[in-house]
Amino acid sequence: MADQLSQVFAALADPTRRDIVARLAVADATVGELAAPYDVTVQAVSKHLKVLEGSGLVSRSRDAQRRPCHLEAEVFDLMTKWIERYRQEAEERFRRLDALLAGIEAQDMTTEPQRGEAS
Amino acid sequence: MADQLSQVFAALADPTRRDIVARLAVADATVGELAAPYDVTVQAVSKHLKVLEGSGLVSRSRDAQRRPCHLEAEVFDLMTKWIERYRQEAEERFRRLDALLAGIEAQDMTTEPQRGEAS
DNA sequence: TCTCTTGTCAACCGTTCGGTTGCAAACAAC
DNA sequence: GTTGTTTGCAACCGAACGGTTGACAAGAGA
Repeated sequence: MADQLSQVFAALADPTRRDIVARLAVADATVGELAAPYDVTVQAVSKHLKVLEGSGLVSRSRDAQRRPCHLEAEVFDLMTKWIERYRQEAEERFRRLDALLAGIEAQDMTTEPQRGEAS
Repeated sequence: MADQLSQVFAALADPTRRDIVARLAVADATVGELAAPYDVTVQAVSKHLKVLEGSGLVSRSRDAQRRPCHLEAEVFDLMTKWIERYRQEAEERFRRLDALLAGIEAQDMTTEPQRGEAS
């Protein structure tokens, strides 16, 4: 089985599953309730829920023959942590590049005439 | 073609592609450089890069026959915005539920003896 | 020129994915 | 009991995915 990060990203790569997550953020719901708005079979939605459950984004309890679905929002942290790490790394690098360019520009101004101007 | 959000999530659902993004956060690189650490063909990595490019996460320039890859970190915002929205919604709902339960508990304490204690 | 490097494109292969249908289990309600 | 509702499971189908091989284009350099 794939690592959880891969599973969470894969789970959210499908618009129907993102919509399910969006609705579960508002309130818990059963499979049938979740399936109602879409024009696919309940079984298809059940499969989507299994994917979401496998990723840890959704948990399910038991109420007679009903299986209420609940959003587990903590899993979001997994993604945001990964994203933030590399966003910061990229931004840090961008800042360094910026400083480097500023340095070169400053050096150019002292050692040679600017390009594109009267030469 | 799928919406960009789906494409970005799908792109990051693959460990190899996440690793490529991680390395591009440190420095731009060519296809060959990116492919070197993995034991897959250069063609496979080229395909991964096409997926990343399609999602907007990576852009490519031209240097003779080389194609340097550059990380476009702004696309991360798309994801974090989506995630934050529903995380907040879920947390808000959790707070309301918490308040509701606290209210019920307070009411119980004034109207009937606590369960599990001396009856 | 001829050669080597870098990268893409096209075709193919096996697996996974999102959907379907059909069937059965579990349970409520009559 | 029987009936109806909710859900899960297995099999199947077509499309997409991740990988391969092979051929080819574009440049650098002898």
